[in-house]
Amino acid sequence: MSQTRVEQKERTRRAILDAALTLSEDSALVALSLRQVAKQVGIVPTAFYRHFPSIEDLGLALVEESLDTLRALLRELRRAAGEDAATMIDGSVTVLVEQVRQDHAHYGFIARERFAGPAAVRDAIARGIELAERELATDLAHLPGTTAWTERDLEVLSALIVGAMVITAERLLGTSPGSPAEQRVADDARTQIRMLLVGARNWRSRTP
Amino acid sequence: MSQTRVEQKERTRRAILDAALTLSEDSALVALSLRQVAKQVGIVPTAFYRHFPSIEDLGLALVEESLDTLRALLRELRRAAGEDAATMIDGSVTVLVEQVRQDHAHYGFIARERFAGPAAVRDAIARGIELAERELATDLAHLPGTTAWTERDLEVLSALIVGAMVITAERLLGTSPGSPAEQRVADDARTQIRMLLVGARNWRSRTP
DNA sequence: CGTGACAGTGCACACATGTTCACCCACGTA
DNA sequence: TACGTGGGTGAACATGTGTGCACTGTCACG
Repeated sequence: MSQTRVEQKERTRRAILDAALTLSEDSALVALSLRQVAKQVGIVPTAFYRHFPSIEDLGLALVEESLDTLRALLRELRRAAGEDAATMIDGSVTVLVEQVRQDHAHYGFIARERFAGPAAVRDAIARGIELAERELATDLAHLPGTTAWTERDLEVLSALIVGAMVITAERLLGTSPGSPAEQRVADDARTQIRMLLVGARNWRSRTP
Repeated sequence: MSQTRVEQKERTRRAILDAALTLSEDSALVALSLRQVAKQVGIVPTAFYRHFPSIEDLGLALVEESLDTLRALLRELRRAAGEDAATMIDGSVTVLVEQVRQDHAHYGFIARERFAGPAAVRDAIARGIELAERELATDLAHLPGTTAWTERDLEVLSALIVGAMVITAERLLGTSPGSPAEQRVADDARTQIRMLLVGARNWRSRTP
């Protein structure tokens, strides 16, 4: 039990992160005061500094955490992927829906801070999305039927798909988990991806 | 010259709106203080109340204004539209780029407040986007080649296209007007829309 | 057993904020 | 020319904010 001390610190840190997530649920990070968070956690304001230098760093930590979750989602996506593009991307919608459902607060936080947050936070989110696009592009390149594609066209298609995913996630955030509305958004997303795939299959890159 | 009094009031109102737009450029509306705005405009804090009941109402007015601009964009889009879907949507990307370029601050504001803003503001933006989707859907229904389409599929396609437009606008906000980056985003958007159209042309709705 | 590290406390300060109120004084009207 | 409407003023308030400082108690290690 020589871990008790550091365990306790980690527990408070988690409590701070969770409190920030809860409190910023219907507002923005920038409107979050250090004192509110401290009160919610049950510590005195100054104790906050034992864990984070400022609210902005709190936000950054929160984003890193969210992006790890997102990264996990994408790994899960790739693990469940087969050779068939249709079932691969189709199934990934299911994964997305599940992830957003169970980490509602995290994804809500990302959506909110994507443009309204501090510069560091915005950059971190943008990098995460770009990374997803690049990874998808390389995955698409390995699929049959894309051999004649320009590299640029592959990137553009990836951006289109990831963009549709982002918008789907944002739509999901407006629905309550398990509701018919959620189901409808998911179905629509699947239809959209299928439309995209039909377009991709019939696409011929112009020779650059 | 019997208009001077009301003219002056309108001028101050504009100054307040512009100041709010400028000040919230790298932050969020919720982080905007009435006193900051007043100082920027050059009036005393209490004079603010002569024009708006609260900062939230200021934000709402700002969104209405932005949505009017957006509405104008869409009207322009439809005016320039021919029978050919390709040139219609292709050209609309050009219009979008121009609009975002010249009203950078307004669209930045919309992007920021879309999820981070007060509930009333968020709703107003969401309604604007939904309206755009519905209008596009009815326009698409009038185009040749979509006669066999389900109404639902038309809506889903519209949402996909408008979504791509939203994401394109967001990307444009990250580029400086007239830069090569802006050009690249615009080109990519056009490629994306073309891919979407290829998909749409080869799409057959399942009979419901 | 003793001791140092350190998460958490309590107080203090200097500001910034929203909102109120009574007060101007210039403009448009009568 | 006289008057009242109304945009703008300035002081005042209660409250909330970030942050510095000296402190305390307890856990883990030499």
